[in-house]
Amino acid sequence: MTAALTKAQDQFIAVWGQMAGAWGISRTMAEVHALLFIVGEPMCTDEVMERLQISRGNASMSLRALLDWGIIERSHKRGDRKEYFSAEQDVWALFRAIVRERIAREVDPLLASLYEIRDMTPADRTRRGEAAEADRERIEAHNKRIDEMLEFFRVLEKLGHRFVSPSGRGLQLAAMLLGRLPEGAGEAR
Amino acid sequence: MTAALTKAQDQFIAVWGQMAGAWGISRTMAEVHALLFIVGEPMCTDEVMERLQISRGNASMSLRALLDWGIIERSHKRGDRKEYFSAEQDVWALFRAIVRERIAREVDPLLASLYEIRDMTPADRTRRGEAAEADRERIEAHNKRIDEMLEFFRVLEKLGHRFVSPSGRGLQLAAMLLGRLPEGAGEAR
DNA sequence: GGATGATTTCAAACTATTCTGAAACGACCG
DNA sequence: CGGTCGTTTCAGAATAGTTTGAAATCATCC
Repeated sequence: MTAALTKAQDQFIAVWGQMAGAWGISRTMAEVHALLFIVGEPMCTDEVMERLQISRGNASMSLRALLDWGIIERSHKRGDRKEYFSAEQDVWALFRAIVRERIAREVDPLLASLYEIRDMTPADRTRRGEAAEADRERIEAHNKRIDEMLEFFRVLEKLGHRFVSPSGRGLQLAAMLLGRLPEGAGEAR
Repeated sequence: MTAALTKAQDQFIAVWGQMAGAWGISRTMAEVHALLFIVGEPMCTDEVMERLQISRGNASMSLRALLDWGIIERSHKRGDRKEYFSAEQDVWALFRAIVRERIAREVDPLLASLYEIRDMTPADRTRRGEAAEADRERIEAHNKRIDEMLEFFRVLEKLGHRFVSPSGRGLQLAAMLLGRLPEGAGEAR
């Protein structure tokens, strides 16, 4: 193992750790993932502990969480009782897994809550008078805001599902498409 | 103000606060934004403090941070020295601002770091022997991983910029497009 | 310029999250 | 089975992040 390679790996692990917040996972979890990804071959718990200088408990929990996210997998070596872990090496597959999880953990519950909130303020068409009129306007404005938010997240969810979908090439395709579109395309409206 | 409306607003604020982690901001900051968004008209610091039961310092810092993110703006009322704040009401514009900031704060620095890391491991073509050969292979595999990561984030950045771009309709357009594409499209490859 | 009122700052208090390490558990072997 | 090796759990410790509140600063008015 060359020194330069080790240094580059450490750097990568540090950088990936910084990004932890962005994917909504803890720093260590991100570092463990970074390590498995950049090393590219299966490692056991002890090797991970050793390299990242973390406790056994922490390593175990982080590995477990990464398994739950579906971005690392278990494997075994013949004649060795230890479990080995390795990271998904296809970057697009990795991010598909992340998107899948984040939709399930964040977007879906948010959508459910927004629908509930929308149902809390039905437009009351029976009351009369100026005060009632003012209330009604406020409620309608409120409902419009909630509806627009709902619409946005519905689109986001749809987009996400497509990206994640079996064929799994949706957004990859879209990205390529967009990448080639001239800057002003779609302007006409 | 009807009771149902107030309850719906509070619920929205709570839900939005939960999402704070997802956008990479603090809970209170998200709540302040939610309040301004859902109320839909300018509020002053004291009104925000009162409604969310937070301290003056906290309100001030959160409002400032939201200004930095470009998702709320200052305004004034005639004959009133206080500053008032109001949230962007266009949901797509809101998320464009969020994407713009997150690219600048997260993706751009990450790309810079990845380029640096890439340069740490030039393939050494001078050394001879079996050991040198093994090192070279390892380094090449490593470089391939970094390159793929780089490529992914370059695409992501490009996509983000398009979404954020002046016309600002890029991803909105893409989403509509994708929304209409039949499930299996793009399969051939 | 001084008084008034609004805003910002920041050290200390508080809260939430993450990590550790040792004990409990589980699986495999002979 | 009992022993050994490996994994998981979880209460408490450590750390990181957030909030407060009061003092400092800034802006405006008279």
